[in-house]
Order: sequence, then C-alpha cells, then structure tokens
Amino acid sequence: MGKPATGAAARAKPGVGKSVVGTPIVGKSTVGKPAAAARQGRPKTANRLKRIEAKHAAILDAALALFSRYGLHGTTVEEIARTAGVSKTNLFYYFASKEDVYVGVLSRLLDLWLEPLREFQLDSDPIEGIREFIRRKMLFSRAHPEASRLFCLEMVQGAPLLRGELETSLKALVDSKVPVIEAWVAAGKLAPVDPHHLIFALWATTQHYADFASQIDALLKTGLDDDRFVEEATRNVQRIVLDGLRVRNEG
Amino acid sequence: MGKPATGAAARAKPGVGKSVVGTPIVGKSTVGKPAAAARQGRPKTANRLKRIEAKHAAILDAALALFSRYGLHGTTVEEIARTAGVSKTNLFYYFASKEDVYVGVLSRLLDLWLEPLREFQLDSDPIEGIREFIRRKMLFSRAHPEASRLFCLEMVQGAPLLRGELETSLKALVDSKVPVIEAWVAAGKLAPVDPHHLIFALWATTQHYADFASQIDALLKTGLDDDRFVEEATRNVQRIVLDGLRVRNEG
DNA sequence: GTCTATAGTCGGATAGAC
DNA sequence: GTCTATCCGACTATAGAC
Repeated sequence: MGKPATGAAARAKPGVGKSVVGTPIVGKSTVGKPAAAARQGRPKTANRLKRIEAKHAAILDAALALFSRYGLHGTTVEEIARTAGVSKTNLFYYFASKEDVYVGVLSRLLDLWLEPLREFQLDSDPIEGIREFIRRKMLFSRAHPEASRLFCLEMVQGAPLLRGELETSLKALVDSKVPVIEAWVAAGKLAPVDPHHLIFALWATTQHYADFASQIDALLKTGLDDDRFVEEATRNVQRIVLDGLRVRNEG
Repeated sequence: MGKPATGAAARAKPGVGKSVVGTPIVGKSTVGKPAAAARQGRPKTANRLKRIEAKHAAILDAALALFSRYGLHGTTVEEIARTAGVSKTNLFYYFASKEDVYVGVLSRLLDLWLEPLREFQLDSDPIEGIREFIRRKMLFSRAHPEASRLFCLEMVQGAPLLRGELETSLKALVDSKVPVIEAWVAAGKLAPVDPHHLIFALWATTQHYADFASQIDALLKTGLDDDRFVEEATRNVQRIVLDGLRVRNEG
C-alpha cells in the first residue's frame, strides 16, 4: 500500500508520515547507500560494489541536474531514472524514496561547496589570498553551476535539510576564519571591515554568476560557458572588492 | 473533465496541454484579472470592483508567501486559498489556474523589483549615487524579502516566465545606465570598471541578505528583521564596494 | 459568488515474476 | 537485480446546487 504523502502535505505537516525532508543530514555515511543493498544479501565482490557505486553516482548526477533546474517538487522520479538511464523501479531499488535521492544529492553538494572556503588560507598576504579566493570561487561556479544553483535553491527556501550542517560544519569553518581576518584588520593589512560581511560579499559576488546565469544571459547573451567572460568577470570582481569604485590618487 | 497536466509533465512537454508556464509575460494588464469576472456578467459598481480587487490582492499576497518558500510545485492551491482566507473553489473563480496565480504574482513582482534600478539616477556624484543605491536596495530587501526570494527562485530555475521581460524591460533599463557609468569612468570620477559587472556586484551583494537569509541566520542568529544588522550590513557593503579592502594611504 | 462533491489524472511507491 | 503491472493518495479543476 503506497504511502505517498508527497508534495505540500508532506512538508505542511512535519512529523506526520515518513517524510525525510526536515530531517537534518546527520550521518552522511548512511545517506546515499542503496536502500535494499544496504542490508546486504550476499558477500559483494569489488566488482559488484563498483558497478553499484557507478549506478548510484549516475542517479545522483541526473538528480542534481534536474533538481537544480526544477526543484524537488518540480522533478519526477521517472525523469531522474530516464536521465540516469535506469528504470524507475530500479531507482527505487537503490534509493528508498525520492527524498532519499534528494538528501543524497545535497549531501555530496555541501562538501563540494565548502571546499573553496576550506582552502581560504590567506597565508601571508591577505590581498593576494582574497584575490585567489575569488578566482577559485569563480572557477567553481563555472565547473559546478548546477551545484551552485541547487545550493542557492535550498538556501532561498529556508534550507530545512541543511540547517543542521550550516550551524555546525559551515559555522565552524566561518568562525575559524573570522579571527584571522580581524587580526589582519588590526595589523593594518586590510581596510576596517566586518569579517562576516566580507565573507558574504565574496560569496555573493562570485555565486551570482552561476545563480543568476539566466539573467546575465538575457542581458549579455553570454555566461560562464565563455572563458573570456569568466576572466573578465573575475577581474572585475577582484577590482571592485579589492580596490573599490572610488578613484585612487596614489599609485 | 479535468486536464491537470500539472507538475513535471507540463513543463517537460511544452506545448502539450494548456500550461501557461513557459509563456512570457506580454500583456501584463490581462494577467491577474479574475477568470470569470474578466468576461463580465453585469455592470460592476465601484464597490464591487474594490471588493474583488481586495480578494484578488489577498490571494496574490498569500501566493507570494508560499511560492517564495516552497516554489510553484511545492505549493498547493488549497494552501494558497486557506492562507488567503478563501475557499479553494472560490480561488478558481478568480483565477483560471494555479499557474495563472503564479504569473500574477511574478508580474507584480517584476515591477517592484525594477523600482530601485529605475531610480538609479547617480546624478552628479557617482559615489554618492552608488552609496544611495545600495542603501535603497538593502531597504528593499528588508521590506520585501519574499519578493526578492521568489525572484531569485525564478532566476535560478532559468526564468522561463520572465525571460521575455528580462530581455526587454530589464535590458532597456540596464542599457540606459551603462553609458552613464562609462562616462563617469572616462571622466575619472569612477575607477575603471565594466558597467555590467558593477551592476551585478551591486545586485549580488545587496540581495544576498534576503536570498541567503537562512544561511545568515544559521551563522549569526540574526538577519534583516534586526534594524541594527541592516545598518551594519549596509555600511559594510558600501565600504567594500566603494573603498575596497586594500588599505589606503591617502586620507 | 460561494459552497459541496467529485471527476480526472499524475506520480510515488510496492508486489511479485523472473 | 531488474522488469511489468498496478495500487493509491494527493492535487488540480469542474459540475451543479443554492
């Protein structure tokens, strides 16, 4: 007997039904494991595991592409399966539910998204470090525009799934960078600015190119596909953030 | 006989069914008019029209709140109706379909969203003009966070409905500002920067506070509700964009 | 104009053969 | 592990009484 409880009803009445959405990602290791295969049947050879992983990844890839374009409720399991090259029934062999797929996608996503921030190591020269961070973020936006957009979608909608991770992983990461930035400001190596707002500005300006790609395309008929455009965008963001718009009198 | 063709199927097969999504907003005046009332039955008194408009607006307000949180497919007509304080059937008396409601919301939205840009009149002093623009944008983000988020949702998902408007209204508006900015740069009143990327940076940094509110809340436990936070955010964005992060030696 | 009842269909999830 | 067939709840939209 199916217990769909799909769509609005599922989120409107949290706690009712088995809805996974709303449950923060805690044990990432259990997420994304095959639904039936998880409770193993027979000893798996390395080959078996590899084929399973490949299929698994194919489904997640397909799901990312669709979820980022149409959202969770705008995407059907049928479409995900077709895009991944598997049958709908087969997809349900690997994932317990549609939301299980969604959680799997988001889980991979967050690690990916946090990467540039983790490498935010502004060593000796903060100016050079920020310039490099912007460059990396822009490259990330170009390499993973769908990931950036799905992340944005989640944020805009309140990130019920990621909230837990944001308050732990992300916050810890941000908190670790704040004193560094503060020290630079104190040492006169950086103009006086609040570390958090600085980080927000860096995120906003760089992700904008992936998240608002359709707007940019409508205006300029170009975007992150064009290497020249990426270069130009990177240069301009670096200039604005580092030097500002006010004309300088010094060299 | 209902022909729902809702959800994924509707957008996956454009042209099939009566799906409105995908049709650019052309005649805004016809959008948002009562479905049945549009083809008038009897002469409407001023009072009648006023009550109709009020109900109409209530539905659109409720829809904006829900669409911005859960997206088009994550929101049910039933919820919109309940939130607006009308029955579902009654909602269908005023709007031909769910997508008709959605189009109505987006239509109102774009006008609202374009407003700050329209007033981007950087008169004599560009620095003062940009500072003021940032302030206005931040106030807009605070006053209409839901509008900002729904706009963002649409953009991220490819803006099938707004594309036409973006390529006309928005583009015309942006195009009219570009030569002004270029002239300032040429006159040495502004650091050398590409006008489009400047505009993108202004949009990105200011809207970020509405669109990523949940992230900011997870990190700082505050947001646009707090006047002090809004002030601080405004000040920091202005400082970063206008003066940059590099330490200045001059006064 | 507003309501009750319901038609029609979509899409998530399962059963069970192979 | 994969497939065919199917179930069934949720949701959009309409019919028709009042």
